[in-house]
Amino acid sequence: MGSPGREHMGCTAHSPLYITHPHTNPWLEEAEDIKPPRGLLGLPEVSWPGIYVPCYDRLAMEENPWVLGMTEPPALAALPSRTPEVSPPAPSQAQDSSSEVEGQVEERCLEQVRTMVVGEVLKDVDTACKLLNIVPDPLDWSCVHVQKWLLWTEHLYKLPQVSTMFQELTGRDLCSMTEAHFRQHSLQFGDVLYAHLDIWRSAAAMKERCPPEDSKSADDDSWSDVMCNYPSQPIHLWQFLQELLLKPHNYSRCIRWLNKEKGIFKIEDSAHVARLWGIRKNRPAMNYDKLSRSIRQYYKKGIIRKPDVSRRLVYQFVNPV
DNA sequence: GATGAGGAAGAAG
DNA sequence: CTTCTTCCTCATC
Repeated sequence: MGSPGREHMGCTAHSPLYITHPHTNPWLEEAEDIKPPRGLLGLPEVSWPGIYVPCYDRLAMEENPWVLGMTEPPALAALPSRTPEVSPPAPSQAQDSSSEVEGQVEERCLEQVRTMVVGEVLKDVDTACKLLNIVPDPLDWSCVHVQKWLLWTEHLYKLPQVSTMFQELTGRDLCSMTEAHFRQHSLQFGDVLYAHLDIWRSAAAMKERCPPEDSKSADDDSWSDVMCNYPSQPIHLWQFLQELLLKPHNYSRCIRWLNKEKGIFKIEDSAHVARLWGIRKNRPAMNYDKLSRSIRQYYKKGIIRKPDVSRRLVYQFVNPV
């Protein structure tokens, strides 16, 4: 059978133009009725030398795989306030020394939170890099990388289409833009994009300053891994699925192991997994129907099969990791 | 309606 | 040639 519906597209579905064209970008259809986050920069910020972090609970949006694994909002909520109006008063000299101790405890506490947040930021940038197949430093992004990052940011913050407003820009172009420039491109969401880019730039700057050992997290993620991976070979679907499965912290809501030893996994949110795969492959029209067809191609190849007891959305790697 | 299986054709590398 | 992607029909849950 032919594919009569394919010729209607004005340009090839594989060209970058396709994903950025306002009338042919299926990513953007869903976003229309979604209320985007507003005034990211208007919220209290936590900042310290070397890294700027906008209020994180703002980033921890529901249904957001990348952010789901990020710093818990309470971490910042628990941050001791340093403003005089909420600090306990010090009416006597005797209390001064205890305030000093409190101050030191506070400082240590702050340092711990700082370290934790920085670690989380680096880890999450790392995860996004793998997902999008882009390098972590925005300065090194090509136009295609920029578009991928923009699509990702749209997805992350549920923004309406903004990528179309930043066409033909490289990462270096993007980094040279001020917040005002961002607002010129997108009056409503320029600040969100600017803040998000700033996180990435800060993360890249942090990484440059710190030796890899210092910021290596306890799990298998590391910046050097990412650097070694890029530019990487085109990823296979089964590899991508394994990537997601290896990060239950981030993706267990959409895909998880039922029996890791046997390689049996379940796709919990088929639309979400398909969307992630689409982002990774730059295929905005990806859906579970197509993704599952690709999975079924693996039956013959002996890479993936249905488990002995077949269940909906449950598959099994023939050779478990 | 969502999912599953698989045929067919085409794109991309 | 391989690996999807896209579209399709039919079956099953």
